[in-house]
Amino acid sequence: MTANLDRCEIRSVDPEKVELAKKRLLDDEVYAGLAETFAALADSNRAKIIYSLIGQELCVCDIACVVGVSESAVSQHLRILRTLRLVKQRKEGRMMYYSLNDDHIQTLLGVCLEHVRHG
Amino acid sequence: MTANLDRCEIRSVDPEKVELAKKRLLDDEVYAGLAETFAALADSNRAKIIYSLIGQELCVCDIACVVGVSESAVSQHLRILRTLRLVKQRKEGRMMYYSLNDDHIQTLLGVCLEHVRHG
DNA sequence: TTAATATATGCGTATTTGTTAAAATGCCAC
DNA sequence: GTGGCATTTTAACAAATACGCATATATTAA
Repeated sequence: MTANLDRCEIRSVDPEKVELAKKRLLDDEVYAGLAETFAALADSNRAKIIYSLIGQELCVCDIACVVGVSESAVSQHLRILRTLRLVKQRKEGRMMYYSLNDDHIQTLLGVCLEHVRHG
Repeated sequence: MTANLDRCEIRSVDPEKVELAKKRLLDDEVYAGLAETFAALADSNRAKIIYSLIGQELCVCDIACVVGVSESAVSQHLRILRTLRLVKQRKEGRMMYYSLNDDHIQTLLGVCLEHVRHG
């Protein structure tokens, strides 16, 4: 929307701040990536899945059991989390064990949990 | 889905782990809150808004200018972020200045950014 | 009145989760 | 090996709903 930009340059209250902020901006793909990752966490069941995986690995079947949804649904949730590298998998026989991919995830969940609980 | 639960108790591979994980589970509202908060971050423009607010406060007009969307759209995004206490506002005359509510937000964005960039 | 922001409403689109069924994959008995 | 069973994954489909934005109107302050 170039119209807005034009209008904005006129209307901006503090052009210096605006210029500075614009320079600091990252590539658009980065925000898209951030949004995509946050979106993967923006589901109750997926949040619950991740929470269940803190400190232990679980197979699909047991995750379904803990969270209380069908195995198919769990598998599809896990695919989303896997695609964004939030969880990793380990195959053992016909079982697939899932665990958190790294500490980022636990931190994200922990910080957000803190925010949700106490302002 | 009680049907799944029944089936699950039979099918669970490691009942002890499952029991343990179930006990550790939080109230459902917590996961809903987590999901809601993450959902607020799960939008490119909102992520960009938050990123713009790191280290400085900006008025609605300037945010619109930086991010490149209409002021109305920005205002609506800000309402979402405000509702979830991700940003706070300060009124000065007829201007409304927004800033990050606390360090949680910056941490969330920072950790997620790290994850998006390097695995 | 005008400026700055907020809210209401509507629209078109897109996305979402979950179910069912089928398909891979691996194990085991025989 | 073959057949059968268990575990997980994928595909296709449905319904619902959620989303972001624009337009217009309302609020609040100068």
